[in-house]
Amino acid sequence: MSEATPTTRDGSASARIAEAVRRAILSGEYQPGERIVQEELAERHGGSRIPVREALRQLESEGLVRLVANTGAWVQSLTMGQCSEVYQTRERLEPLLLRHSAEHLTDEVIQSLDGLAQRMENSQDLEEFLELDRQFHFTTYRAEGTHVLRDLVTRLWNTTQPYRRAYTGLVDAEHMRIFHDDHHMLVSALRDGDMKLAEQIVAIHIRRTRVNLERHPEIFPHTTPDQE
Amino acid sequence: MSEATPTTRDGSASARIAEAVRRAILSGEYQPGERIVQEELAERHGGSRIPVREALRQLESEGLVRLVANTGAWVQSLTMGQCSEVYQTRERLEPLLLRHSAEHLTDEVIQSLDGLAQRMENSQDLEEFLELDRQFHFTTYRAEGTHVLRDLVTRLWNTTQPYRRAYTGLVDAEHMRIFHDDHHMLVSALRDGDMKLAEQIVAIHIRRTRVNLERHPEIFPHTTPDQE
DNA sequence: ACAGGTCATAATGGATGCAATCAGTCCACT
DNA sequence: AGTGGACTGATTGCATCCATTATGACCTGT
Repeated sequence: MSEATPTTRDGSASARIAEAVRRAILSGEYQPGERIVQEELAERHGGSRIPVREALRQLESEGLVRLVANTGAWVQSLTMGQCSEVYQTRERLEPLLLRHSAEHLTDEVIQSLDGLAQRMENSQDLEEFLELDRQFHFTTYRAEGTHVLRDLVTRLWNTTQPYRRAYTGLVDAEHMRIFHDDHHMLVSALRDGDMKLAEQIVAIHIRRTRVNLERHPEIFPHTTPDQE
Repeated sequence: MSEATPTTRDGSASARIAEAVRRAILSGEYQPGERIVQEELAERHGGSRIPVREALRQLESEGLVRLVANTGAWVQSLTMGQCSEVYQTRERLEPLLLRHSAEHLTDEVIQSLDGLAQRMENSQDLEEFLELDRQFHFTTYRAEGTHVLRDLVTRLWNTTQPYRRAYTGLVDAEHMRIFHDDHHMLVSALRDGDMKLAEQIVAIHIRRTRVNLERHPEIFPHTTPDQE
């Protein structure tokens, strides 16, 4: 947005554009199903369409964008089934990632987790809430040297972010209470060094969210039957 | 062999080139750490560098290629730790994928699994063996409508293929016997409809392979310490 | 009025050409 | 002889231009 500087200096333009579009999708600025026009992006970033196209290819591989040859690009939209699949995948992977992170969860880190959980309870803004939630969980995923798994989990979060946003907007007080309790229980388990319990809590937390999501099919527009 | 590609269905040049390079990496024609020159690829496919660059971006996102700005592209090489990580991920995901595939595993499919397992035991050629192994497992991953998880697993297989090749080349007769037994046990469990057991077998099968891989650090050259 | 077909517009896909950057080599200097 | 720096060849990054394709409007015919 404020990146109007036409510097050819730092990293490549395609990387910058990919980053910008990714952020726009995650922030809700672009919504699932929305058309992405190459030239518009090129103009916005002060370049030609070449780096834009490379960025879109990359985002397609990340699952954030859908490309159709000779036709165009759209922000990827998921069916409820696909979204559920991602959550089932997360349910299996994030406990594993948490386990690998165990040794890096110092008292200091756990302290900041406590702070994040508190701020979430006080948060009134949807976007802030989503950001805090993400920060909270990824703070527990500190595994160093293991980039593969964390990058994978990051992508899974990214592709489902629009639906997490939509769902969070209409969750009731009771479920929100449970949501926060999960977080506090997770912090307690980590503080006690009970990783076995911590893994279970994460898995249940993700599963609970998935089940709740599946109760809101209205979040997933069934407009595009052919989704590849 | 035609089922192993997660690419889009369009026939654009960049998709074709990505497919070709992917296949070259999986077949061992390109080896980890090997330099990839854009112009060479462009010439080989009778085009310009533009689609080549898009293909490389895509392959980078898939974890098969490593790009460095203004410098070049290399076939991605993994450390033993990263490879192990992928196997741990597979150990969690493939049982889940298998479970989702249960309803599609008809008698006919199980019959073909039996055939594949047999052909593997008789196979003397390394490349054929690898291909049959891949076909065997992906034949069990028939989940329809669930493309997310299967594509993910496909990518995990792809990124570790070179090391699977290197390892398979120096496995002894005893381990090979166990390897085949796993396959036969899996077919039996599927034939009995005992999905719980089948999931366990797959998990153990993957774990066993990982542990064996970790006994062969010589497969992983430690030449590139800075791996992003 | 509706169905079918034709054409114009717009957006994408790709080729060529030029500027920027990196790697290796050679040379000067200590 | 070893070290540091400039130069050159090679390669990547990007912009401009042209070809191709899809989409939607318009028109014609029934």
